[in-house]
Amino acid sequence: MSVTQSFSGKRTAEIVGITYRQLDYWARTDLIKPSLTPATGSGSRRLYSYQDLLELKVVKSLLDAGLKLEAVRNAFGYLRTQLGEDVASANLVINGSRSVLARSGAELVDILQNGQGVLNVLPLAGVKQQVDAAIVQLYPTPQEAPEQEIVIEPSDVAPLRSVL
Amino acid sequence: MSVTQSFSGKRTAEIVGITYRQLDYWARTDLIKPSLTPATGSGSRRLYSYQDLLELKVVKSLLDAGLKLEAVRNAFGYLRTQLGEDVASANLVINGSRSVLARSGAELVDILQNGQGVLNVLPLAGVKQQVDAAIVQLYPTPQEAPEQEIVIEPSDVAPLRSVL
DNA sequence: AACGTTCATGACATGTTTGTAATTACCTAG
DNA sequence: CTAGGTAATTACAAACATGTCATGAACGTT
Repeated sequence: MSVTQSFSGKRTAEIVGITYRQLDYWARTDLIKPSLTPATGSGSRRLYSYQDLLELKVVKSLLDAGLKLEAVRNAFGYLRTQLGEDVASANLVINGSRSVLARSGAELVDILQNGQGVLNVLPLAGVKQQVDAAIVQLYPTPQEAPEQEIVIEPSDVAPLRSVL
Repeated sequence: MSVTQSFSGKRTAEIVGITYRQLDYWARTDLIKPSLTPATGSGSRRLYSYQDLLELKVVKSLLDAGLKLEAVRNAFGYLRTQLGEDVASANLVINGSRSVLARSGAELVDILQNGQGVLNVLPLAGVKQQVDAAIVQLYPTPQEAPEQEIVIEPSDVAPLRSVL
């Protein structure tokens, strides 16, 4: 019944491409906590969901782009309030402290022209793609395959389930 | 003959909207040094050009957007290698460590779709606009007016001279 | 030429994010 | 049930960007 794949802290870090220390720090400071199993004291183990991986990868991407962790925090706080939408191949657009999802290029250009200052744009499609690729490469079909959803749709617009 | 307006360190900081400490730090660490008169020891005075103001404002904008100073440094290093173009109402696009200038919305969308990860977009038109506004507001026509180029073209696409 | 103001500089303090290393708890195998 | 390995915790260190403060040099004015 548990369709959800679970990932340990270490694996999560490897898949997402961050250090364990970062994963740990982010969990402690409430940026992204493991949604399956939180840490319960020394020696306990965190368990991350596939969803978590995607979010973490978004964070990682933003960091790579030179964003300050604080800015990422703001973006996520704001973004979490509008989850649940259909985010197919949407683009995450961060305008200072606000975040929006732009679905088409047109919408994006529109946002750009009306917005003041800098806009940070992240195509979400690529995020899923990268996470999936990392999973199969690092952990090729664990021990369960016929039921899981670890399959990757190469380049086409794979719809991210419940957002993000 | 000197058509170029000059700005002291303090004024520069005020106009651009940064602290003097930042201006100082950036100058010392070679991010943006005063192109008119560099510091020559204690008691000397830095003199910034209008060009400098624009660049500084770009930095400020990027910082406000949550970019790390290091990322800004990269962007500028790369950007400086392609100055001298016609940058009318272009958009500065930072793709990780690379920077490009997108002239139209179409070009922008194109860059977006081909680029991996996050893109940081900054419409340059707004930058000039803001700097000019700050100048007139803080220092309404110093004591020389008939010759200087402190005039502002309100909202239209004012072409930034030699880029940026 | 003296003086007060301005400004570059240097020393120091701070917060944030991460690395490293040591410690401790959990889990599975024997 | 015990041993070992793995992973989470904790404590410490370090880098970066900036604020604060004190110092002294240069500028402009009288």
